[in-house]
Amino acid sequence: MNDATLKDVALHAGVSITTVSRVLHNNGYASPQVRRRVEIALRESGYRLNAVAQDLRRRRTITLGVIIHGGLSNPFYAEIAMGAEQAAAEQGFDVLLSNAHGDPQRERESVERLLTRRVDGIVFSTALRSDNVQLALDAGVSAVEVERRLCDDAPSILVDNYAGSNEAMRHLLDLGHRRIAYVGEPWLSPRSDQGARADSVIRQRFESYRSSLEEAGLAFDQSTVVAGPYPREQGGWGGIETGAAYMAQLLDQAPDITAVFAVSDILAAGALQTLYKRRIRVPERISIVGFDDTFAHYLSPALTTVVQPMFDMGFKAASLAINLVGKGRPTKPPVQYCPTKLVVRKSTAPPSAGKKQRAAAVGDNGYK
Amino acid sequence: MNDATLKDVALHAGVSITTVSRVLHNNGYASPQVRRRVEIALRESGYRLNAVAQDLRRRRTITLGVIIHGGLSNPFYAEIAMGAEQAAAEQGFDVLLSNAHGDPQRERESVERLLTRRVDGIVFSTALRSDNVQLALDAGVSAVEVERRLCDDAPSILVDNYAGSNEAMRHLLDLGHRRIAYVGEPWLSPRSDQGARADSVIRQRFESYRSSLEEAGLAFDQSTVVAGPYPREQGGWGGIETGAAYMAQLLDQAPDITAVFAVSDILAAGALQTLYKRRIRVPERISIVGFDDTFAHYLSPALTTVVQPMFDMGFKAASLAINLVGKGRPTKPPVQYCPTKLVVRKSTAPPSAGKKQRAAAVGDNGYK
DNA sequence: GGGCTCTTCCTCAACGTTGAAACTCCACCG
DNA sequence: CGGTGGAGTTTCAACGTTGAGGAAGAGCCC
Repeated sequence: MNDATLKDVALHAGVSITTVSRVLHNNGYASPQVRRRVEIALRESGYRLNAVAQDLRRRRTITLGVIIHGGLSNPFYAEIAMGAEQAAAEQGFDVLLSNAHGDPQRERESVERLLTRRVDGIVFSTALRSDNVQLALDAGVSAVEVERRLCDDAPSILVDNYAGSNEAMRHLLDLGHRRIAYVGEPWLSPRSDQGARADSVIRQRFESYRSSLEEAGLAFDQSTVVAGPYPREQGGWGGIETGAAYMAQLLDQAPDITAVFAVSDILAAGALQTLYKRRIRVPERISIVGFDDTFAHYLSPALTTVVQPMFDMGFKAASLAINLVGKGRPTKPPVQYCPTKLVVRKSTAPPSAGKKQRAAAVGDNGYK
Repeated sequence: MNDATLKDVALHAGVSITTVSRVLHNNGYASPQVRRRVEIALRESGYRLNAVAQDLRRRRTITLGVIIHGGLSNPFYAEIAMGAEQAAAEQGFDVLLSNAHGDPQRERESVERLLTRRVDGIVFSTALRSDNVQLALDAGVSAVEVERRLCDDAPSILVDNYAGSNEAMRHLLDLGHRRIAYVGEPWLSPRSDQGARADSVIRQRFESYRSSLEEAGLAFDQSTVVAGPYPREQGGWGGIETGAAYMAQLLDQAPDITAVFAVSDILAAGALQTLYKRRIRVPERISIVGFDDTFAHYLSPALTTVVQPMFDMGFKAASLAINLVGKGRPTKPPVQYCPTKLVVRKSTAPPSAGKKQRAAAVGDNGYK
């Protein structure tokens, strides 16, 4: 607890506090001799700058708040937070992390705490209520939303779910699939705040599925679609059990499908489990595409999926928030779409590829 | 930017600053009328406490630093951070997050930054060098290590890898397996800082594998063991490709094995991929147990694995750090072992269970 | 040598909060 | 009627840093 202050150092070096400060920050005049004396005194006293005092005086903490949505079951938010931390660190910002636990009320408390700490900006990943974002903006700190657009006054970093789904579907169509099932989530859940995937995000993926079929001149068939609402016994959530149950249902009601488009890796993983249990080979008999690229790489077979650049999104959001510090509320808050990318692995192939699996291994990231 | 201060509120209410402060914190005297007047003034001015000024004055930020090891490829560290955040939040602490990117030098910078911010404590998850921990202790802040014990002067939250591995092995042995392979990582990597699993942690798991065999009266057979050093072409790291390659190697050199104990879920996932490719059924032909329980639940078949209570560990570490704030360097720093738990899912069964898979589904967490 | 510019350093007043100490009422008591 | 004891409130000096403004001294020109 040897908290040497500037005063101590100044006394030690026989100069004034200001001089020490100037030597520290390398601005203003200081003769070589004085500079040396001060530097020695700094070292000897084990001085460490006190950012708290500095922040108070400068009326500016160099700190970014990051509010994550939940982060427990899904690496999604953690990854965004990592990206934000990275961007912040590169710009010399520290990161205050707060978890909203998927609860708007707790999100509000998080915002309040961060404002009390006088952060310069806040990254919402993912915002639960727009007035929480407003609260931050009203307090004069910059705020950026990630993944979901809730508040019209804040810039957003979004994903082009439409293009991403379309790419996945085109991949399957190009391989020759004609009966492609959709494994989704309901987008009008009773509690729209419970899962990050609710509302617009999933809706876009579904719309894209539908229109991709139309583009290819294929009829939309309701029997190839399974998408909540989830039975309570399955946790009422789009978890892996749901994916497994959906796949079983699909095999019953549309046994002629040759491919499945799942709106998340978790659902895809569930589907894979059902297929494994029933000894139906992927991709020889059925191809599967997922969405997110969280753990797709680890599945058997390695899952072809649509990569969401979560890290980049967090990175961009933090960069933007930092850029906007002190600029006031942007008149026309920018909305930035992050590109998705299809990563083809081992779970997709032409239909009925037969015994010799001619894998559609373009840009394969799987094992060799 | 309506930063109303105590002074503004005091002016507004026609009282002194101190009175406002007292009303705010509910200590000291204040007549009902004054109290009401102040409360109204507080509301009308939109006053928000300034934690920076408070921290300076009190010489105590209510903030905990959390340094994570890497967090990118492995949800391990993210989960620890989440646990720490939770504990901190429950005690009214804020969390400053910093990423060491697996680099001791950057870890040091993280510590310096946190100390400059005058955090009250630091959680190392996972510490890379003991002198970084020392640095924190020397500055008078409490420091706790998670997963690895590096610094003798700091308390540690560890995992009983020995017991965990033993439980996994006993599970396989109880099922009747006699030829059990080991898929591991080298514990004396040239750069011991590159993977969190290096050194003691993995060594303990291996020793436990070996002694478990002995306990069961089985001979240790070198041909059933694959464990680095990793070929450079596989990234030089215990990733999924490594697991896949090891499994292929095992099938060659010890084709009679009926079970595999992998020291991480990632390696187990790689093994599963190889088995899937070769159409070898799990668990009918070969059983697999993993370690960590990060994404084991999502694999096909759902992986039986040893749960590491990462969240709890983060939670305990943060609680301990907060408890130790201001207590100085503990004379006998506590070392706490967190219990692991075997979760039996779908990847283990008695050897040659035959066509009807009689799953050893005790306490199954897999899908129904 | 007086005025001028430069360099080099110091003084002082903040930043917003807190707690000890002091001050003002006012009631009550001897 | 002076003194005592609170209750209720204010004053003041910190906490450690910064930046504006000013002062002292040196060198230079006319």
